[in-house]
Amino acid sequence: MKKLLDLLTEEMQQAFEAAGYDKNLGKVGISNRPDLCEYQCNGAMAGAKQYKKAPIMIANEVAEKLSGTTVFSEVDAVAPGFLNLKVSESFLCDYMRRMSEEEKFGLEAPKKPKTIVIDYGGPNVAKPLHVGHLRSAVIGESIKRMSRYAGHKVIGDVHLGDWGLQMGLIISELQVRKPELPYFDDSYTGEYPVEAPFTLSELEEIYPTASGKSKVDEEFKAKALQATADLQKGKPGYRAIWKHIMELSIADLKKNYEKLKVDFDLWYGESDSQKYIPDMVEKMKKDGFAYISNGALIVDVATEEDKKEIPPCIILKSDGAAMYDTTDLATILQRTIDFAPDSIIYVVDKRQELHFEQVFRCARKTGQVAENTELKFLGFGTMNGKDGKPFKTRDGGVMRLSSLISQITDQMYEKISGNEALSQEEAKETAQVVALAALKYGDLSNQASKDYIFDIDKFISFEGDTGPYILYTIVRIKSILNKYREQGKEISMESLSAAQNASEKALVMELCQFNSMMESACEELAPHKVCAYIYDLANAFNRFYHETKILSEEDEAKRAGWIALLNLTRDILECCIDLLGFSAPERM
RNA sequence: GUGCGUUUAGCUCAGCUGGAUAGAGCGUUUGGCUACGGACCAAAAGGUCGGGGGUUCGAAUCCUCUAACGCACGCCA
Repeated sequence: MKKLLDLLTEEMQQAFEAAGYDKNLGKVGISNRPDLCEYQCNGAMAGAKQYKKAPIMIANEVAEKLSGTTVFSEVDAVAPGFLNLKVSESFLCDYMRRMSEEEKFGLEAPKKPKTIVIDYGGPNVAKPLHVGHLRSAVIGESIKRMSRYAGHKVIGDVHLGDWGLQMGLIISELQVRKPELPYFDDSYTGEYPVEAPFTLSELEEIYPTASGKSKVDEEFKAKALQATADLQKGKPGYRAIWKHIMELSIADLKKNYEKLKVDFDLWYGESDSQKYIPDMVEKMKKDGFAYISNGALIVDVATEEDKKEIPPCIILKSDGAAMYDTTDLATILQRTIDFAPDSIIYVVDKRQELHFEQVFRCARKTGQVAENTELKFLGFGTMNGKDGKPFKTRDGGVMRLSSLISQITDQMYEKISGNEALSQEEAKETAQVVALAALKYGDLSNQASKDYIFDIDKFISFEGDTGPYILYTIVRIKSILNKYREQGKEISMESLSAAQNASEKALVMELCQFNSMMESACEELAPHKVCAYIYDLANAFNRFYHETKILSEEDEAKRAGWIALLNLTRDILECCIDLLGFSAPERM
């Protein structure tokens, strides 16, 4: 259905036209002076020059044409030429009713649904998830849900880091520790063991050790590079080790992402694009795009308009191994073949922007992607500690995501266990739900592209612009609705009625903005707009709630109307938090 | 060095694509509790929107210069 602002604008445009002015001047916006009006139109001032007339005169003429309107309850022309508007309660109520009947509260489906691949998560196998993986998962998941809600076909791909040097490092370190294993015996021809020769926790220790060693030990690094190349060429023993690593890691990753309510449609990785690489490289050479420079095979992607120097894409290193440029290109090709997407969105640390700029250019230049496929880089900023520097543990190490989550959950449990109505078990479950909301809301309420300060105490607070505050508001509404049902009454949306006081009207206006907010949030891939909206909505509700005795209202129709209003508010809040990737408990 | 980003209240952040007196939260001060859940509500104090110049009826928002900070810049990912 049409957005409320568009309907108001249409009404205003007719008035401009009737008064003999350009109808495009009749754009209505939300008031920035709520003390004066609810909506405003500034077209009279914009038109003053064009018509060589004082803006207030134009405004007066337009206001006059609106004298019989049923849309506005008040139209004031004010110096120097503002048109101050109030919308009529009955018009607003009618809009709200229709909205409550529509499937997505009046959000229109796209004219042409798109197929969108979202690349997010990006964990490396053999490495535990750490806080650096949080934003990609949280933001990506939300954007996936929003885009799907908006009516597109969306495919979320975790895009594992499972093919680069880190695999070679692990293999080499393993060889140092357990050289007797059959994987390292080139003459071995039997079946490799089914059981992995290491546990997950060993694996998680092997990688950092090897990584550290490679920085000081040239010889070891050379071995790791060689192992990487051998793995990529398909050496059987190494492939067998790689399979062990994959099985252990993926099972663990799935468990961890599940805790975060992050769910991928595809568990593809860099290795899955491998089969496309040889032909892709050949074609790049044959078409004359790829050539040897300093021993490496590269494709130039710089153009004459560039202000800065753009380095070329390195397709194959001097030793013949693939780089992340290569796998990312092959992955684009793979996605093009598999899904023919209209759009591929990368939710990745913004420090990788140049890399993706190169890859996108190269993909276009060498034809790995259809011309009408949009390649979009959605870079997010760094999570910093209270000191403004990248978030670290107390001893300066990288914090594991699982420790971060359990830390927040524990703190939340401390708070919640004070509520005696909850059993210990319910308190524990509730703490998990609320902690996740605190964490995700704390992240998503900031603009994705900016760095932000990760402040646990702020995020888990029940006051202010936080996840728990939103949940608390929802729980409170649920509690009232339950009591109403306990009185043997049914909730009927038919009962929705025109607002009778200022705080109720403010709440209704906030509700009616849902579709327009959601449309722009989805278009701009901006979860923080959804956060800002539900915070405003929760505030509007709490103000209304505070000055309205709902259940003790004696007028049956009034009470039923308010209950319906609460029900709609609850539905919209829950819809929004679901798109953000968390949920509300029944009690807290 | 080059390019990109950031700079708004003591702190953390918004600011709907140019509108009136720049908004929230936290913190500070004050008022309101027999709870339809007070984990709330109401109010006060707090700003030369980094700085200069320009565009126009009108700029936090657009252009330009400048400063500070952050990030990236060919064989790791």
